[in-house]
Amino acid sequence: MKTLIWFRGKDLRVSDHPAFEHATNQALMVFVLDPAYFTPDRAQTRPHRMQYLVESLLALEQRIADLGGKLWFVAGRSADVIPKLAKAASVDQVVAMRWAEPFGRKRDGQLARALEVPLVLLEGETLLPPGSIRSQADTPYTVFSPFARRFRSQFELKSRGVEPAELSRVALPDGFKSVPCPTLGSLGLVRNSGLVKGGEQEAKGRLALFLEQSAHSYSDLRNRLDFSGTSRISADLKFGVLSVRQVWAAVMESSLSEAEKTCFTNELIWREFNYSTMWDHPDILGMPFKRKWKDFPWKRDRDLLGLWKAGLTGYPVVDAASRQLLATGFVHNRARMVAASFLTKHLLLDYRLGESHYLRWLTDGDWAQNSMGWQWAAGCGADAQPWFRIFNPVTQGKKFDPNGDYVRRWVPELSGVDAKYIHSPWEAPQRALEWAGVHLGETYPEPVVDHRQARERFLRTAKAFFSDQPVMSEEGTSSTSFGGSGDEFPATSQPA
DNA sequence: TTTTGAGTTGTTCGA
DNA sequence: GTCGAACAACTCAAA
Repeated sequence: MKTLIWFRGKDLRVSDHPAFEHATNQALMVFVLDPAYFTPDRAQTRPHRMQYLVESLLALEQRIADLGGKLWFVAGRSADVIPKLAKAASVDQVVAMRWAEPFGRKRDGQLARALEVPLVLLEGETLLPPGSIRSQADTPYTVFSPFARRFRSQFELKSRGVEPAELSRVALPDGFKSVPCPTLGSLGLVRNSGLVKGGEQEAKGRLALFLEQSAHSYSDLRNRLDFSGTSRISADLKFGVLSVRQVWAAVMESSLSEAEKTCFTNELIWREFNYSTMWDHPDILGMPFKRKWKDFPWKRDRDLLGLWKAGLTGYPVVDAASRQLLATGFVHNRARMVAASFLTKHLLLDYRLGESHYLRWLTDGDWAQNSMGWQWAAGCGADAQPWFRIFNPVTQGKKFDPNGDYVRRWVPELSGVDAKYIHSPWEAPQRALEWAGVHLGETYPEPVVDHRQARERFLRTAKAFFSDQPVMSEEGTSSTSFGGSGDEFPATSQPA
């Protein structure tokens, strides 16, 4: 049985890649470089993920070569390249890992029809196939906790998957031109050393280090902005450089306490929940999960959005998050929540404005995870709590960055401010600010909104909207109906 | 069908 | 500084 293994950006690994369970070792292995993504112009629009992707592709090419195989890179649109390649190579099947995204499903449907041989889509992105966890009423869960209980009762890790001992080099058929694996230079990118490094060995090292060290106090430290208490494997999971099954297995085989295992695997179950929810409700990538929110009067003030993106809102933790995102492609989970809460609740901006900004800049930017995270923060996501949960950015800072080290790292103009005032510099005595070299309104902004007023405005707006009263907000309403975040969604094949 | 317990991550107020 | 209750009464999922 001759097989074409089609790698495609969410499965950039050799260990526990489902294709190697399925295919003979006489497999032609290909990655298609779609010019819609692999050009300097396009790479500039998402440089962090491109850097990680390029590093992971180079590592994958090397790893396959070390095992005696060959990963070919072919330029073109996969909808054209894959059917032609399958035919020219006379394969009996094309094997790929399934994507759960609606545009991926659409693409795969089209490809399956264009192919003369079967397109075999393999599970592997999630622990259980999305859509397989159901309530007693056979409906998808809409809140996390019952989903997680059901997941734990159903899921049992049966296998850690295969690790091929050797691969064989299968030639590209005549008429196809192989191109080199893209490099940062070929895409016009300069390496950003602040980003998490791509590649299977790097990712495995990251996981191992986490399990040896901070995982032992994960439940305590995971919320701290000023410690590296989290695993940092989000990009590895997004690109499939680590398989979630291997992560689960590594956690379970580790020496962590049962409580810590449960705490960490809960995060993996959140990932399952988000994919599953997207599978059942593909339109959540552009629409609120809770339909009642469809016409919520979010604003689209470009100036406010610009201040938030640049980290100039005057709320130190919020600003630190924005700057960490641009500099490193990563934001601490709690900082993401505070930043998202601020954009939606304090600034009343449409959550999709923040969502698409994060999707552009996050190295781990994944459609389902990002969208569901933003919707949870905005209040329109899969959450049973009522809509009046509003983070206080000062309280959050004091609680989870007590010494202000996170703020000092990312908002250096405040680095001289005493911990007592660093999360609310406008409350500091004038002398303390002068001593720290801070001139509010000059070296660092005054708060762009007053917390108390902004909080009350959101509550008022939400209350009015949900009681079906006409909403009259100060600056006029703009009932937004986005058709999805548009250009952030690739219509074709390759990872963004 | 109705009822009941519970829901990732909160904030504010007042004792 | 710490603690418990109030916030405003929401919905889901299972019994």
